[in-house]
Amino acid sequence: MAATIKDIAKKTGLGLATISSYLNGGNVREKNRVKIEAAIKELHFEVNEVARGLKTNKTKIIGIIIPELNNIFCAEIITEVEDLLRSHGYAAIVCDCRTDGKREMEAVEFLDKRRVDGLILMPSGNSGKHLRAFARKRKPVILIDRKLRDIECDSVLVDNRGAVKDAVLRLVRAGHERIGMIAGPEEMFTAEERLAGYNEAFYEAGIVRQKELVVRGDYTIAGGAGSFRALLKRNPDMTAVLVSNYEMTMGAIIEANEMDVKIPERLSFIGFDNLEFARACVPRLSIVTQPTKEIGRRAAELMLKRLKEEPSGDAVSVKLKTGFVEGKTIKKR
Amino acid sequence: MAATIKDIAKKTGLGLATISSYLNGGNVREKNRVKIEAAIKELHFEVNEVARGLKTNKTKIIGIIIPELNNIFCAEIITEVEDLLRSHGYAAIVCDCRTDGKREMEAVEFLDKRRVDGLILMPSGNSGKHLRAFARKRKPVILIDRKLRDIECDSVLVDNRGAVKDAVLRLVRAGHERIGMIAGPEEMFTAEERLAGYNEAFYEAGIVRQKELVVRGDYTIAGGAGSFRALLKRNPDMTAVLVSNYEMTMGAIIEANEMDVKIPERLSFIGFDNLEFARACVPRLSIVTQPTKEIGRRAAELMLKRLKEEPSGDAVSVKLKTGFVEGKTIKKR
DNA sequence: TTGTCAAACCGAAACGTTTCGGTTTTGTTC
DNA sequence: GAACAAAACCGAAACGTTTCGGTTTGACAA
Repeated sequence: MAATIKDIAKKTGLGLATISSYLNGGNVREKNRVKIEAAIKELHFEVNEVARGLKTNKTKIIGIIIPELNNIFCAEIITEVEDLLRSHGYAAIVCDCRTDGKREMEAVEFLDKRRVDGLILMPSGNSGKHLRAFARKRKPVILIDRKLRDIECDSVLVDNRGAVKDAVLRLVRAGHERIGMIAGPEEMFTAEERLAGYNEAFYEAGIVRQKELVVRGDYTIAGGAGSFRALLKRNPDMTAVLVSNYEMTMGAIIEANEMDVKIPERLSFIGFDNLEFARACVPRLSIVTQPTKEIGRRAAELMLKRLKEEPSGDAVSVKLKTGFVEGKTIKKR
Repeated sequence: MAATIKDIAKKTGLGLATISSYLNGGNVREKNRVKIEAAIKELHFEVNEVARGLKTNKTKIIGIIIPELNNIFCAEIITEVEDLLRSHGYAAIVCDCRTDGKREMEAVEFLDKRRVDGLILMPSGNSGKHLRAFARKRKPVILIDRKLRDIECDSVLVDNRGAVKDAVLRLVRAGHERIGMIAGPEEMFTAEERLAGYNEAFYEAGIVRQKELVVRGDYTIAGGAGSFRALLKRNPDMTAVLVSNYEMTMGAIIEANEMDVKIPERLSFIGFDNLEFARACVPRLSIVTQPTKEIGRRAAELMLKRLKEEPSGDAVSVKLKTGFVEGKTIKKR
């Protein structure tokens, strides 16, 4: 049905190799160029990237695996990655694995069979066993936001520990001591880092840390709401709280509204991530922000760099700074 | 490097066709099955989907083109689509075209060259010229959320007109007459539908419609904020407002906070789309909701159906009902 | 044991490119 | 216009599958 390079060759009277050369930016005599272009237009020819992929052993497709597409943090990153990749001729196959290790493993296999040229991955778990087979082919793997225990690969991370430490110290400086934290799931890289930041802040401020001030949520809206309620019930004397991702921030705000907990009069509050949401709250939320665009850009750039160079030995790790946007939810006491 | 079907054939002493048959679910003698499976495991064989795609002329890849990945409405739909497609063995290449007609055109070409088996598209403009070449190959194209003027294809839509009409009538029943609307961009299918619903409601209620009560935003947060301010300035006597998408709803709320406009005391308010956001506001927003999951599911199902049947003549159009979630932002007067 | 028939098996050819090694053409210099 | 180098051109082979049409095998009945 669709025209092939052979049809173009026949139509123009030129050889296969010449057409191929033209298509790949090689030099061709002016009159032949004209002929080829005319034939291409007439026959509606378009390179078959599948055939090309088979021959060159390069699909120009990058696999992207994320825990939840339906999550602004991820979506913002992916948007940037996809844009950059495509502007360099790479397609992105996106696999949402619902924060599920098994699905993630399947996604890796799925993409491997399709012979993607590289993998960008925001892992759900913290083991990298499922990446072994892929990495063995010396194709680039780039981790976003989280590190993996048992495999060495490039990564683009954020200074979560420093971010939370800084945020907690702000609360301390505002006179708070009973500062609660809604942390993320155990074993999760970013969650542990953020919790470590919280602990470091206490240490640095010389305040004795109390275990009951930390509760673990599951990074969901419902989880944030539940954790908020539990935390407040367990610590009626708590004066400030830090919530460690966007979904839980939203959940906590919803719950605070429902429980009629006045922020910041009754409770100072620091949330995470979504600037727009923070601005839409009354009063405006103080939040820790992450440079999503930059994460995406750096990941894509790193991938493109890896794709053009020889597979090399050692892994690169980029670590980006977070931001803090002052709202009106921290009250001096 | 990687093992091929030939290696398996050699290792097992069987023929190419037998291995291929096995891989595609054909029957094979028990002892051969065992041999093949052993060889596959030993050589780490995995089907090369690229080669398969070339031979079968089917890539098992679906192209998805959307105006903004970084937009919950889109992201929720895509999540569902991707999930369903992948569970049927189809990969999804996602192209975000930033609500830009030119980028959209390029994306179609890009995907066409890659020989995707079908296209799911939420169009930015309302012409379908750029789809002609693709559709001519009798490959399925499914439109989401918006229709196209000059091309006939399957679509999954939402009853936007009815949704807005219903919402406005709620305000009327609560005693409002000076009801403003922040509509979407001109020429945009959903925007026009929603505006039509607004007009219909006035007609049905027998209220004379006043032009200055409608202002057009651009479906962004900033646009929502600006439009809200402009609308309120132009109509100091307005008692209720309907904002016609999520981003603008958020923008309007931000602006209302900034301007210290009390909702619903000073102004009744109906927003759009994001239920979680609505719940996080004080007081809870009343909103029109769209069945994103179902949109995604229906689109994917329709695609899968089209992929397995013979290309047929007439287009199917699914139209889904919206919802309304009561909050506390409509005040009786 | 032989005959029969379906099930299982087989290899060559094809899908649409790129690439290799070699041939022809072109333009330049004397 | 002969000699030469460089540029342009050429077709066959290969990438890893599936499929076609034909051959072999095995189970069972006679």
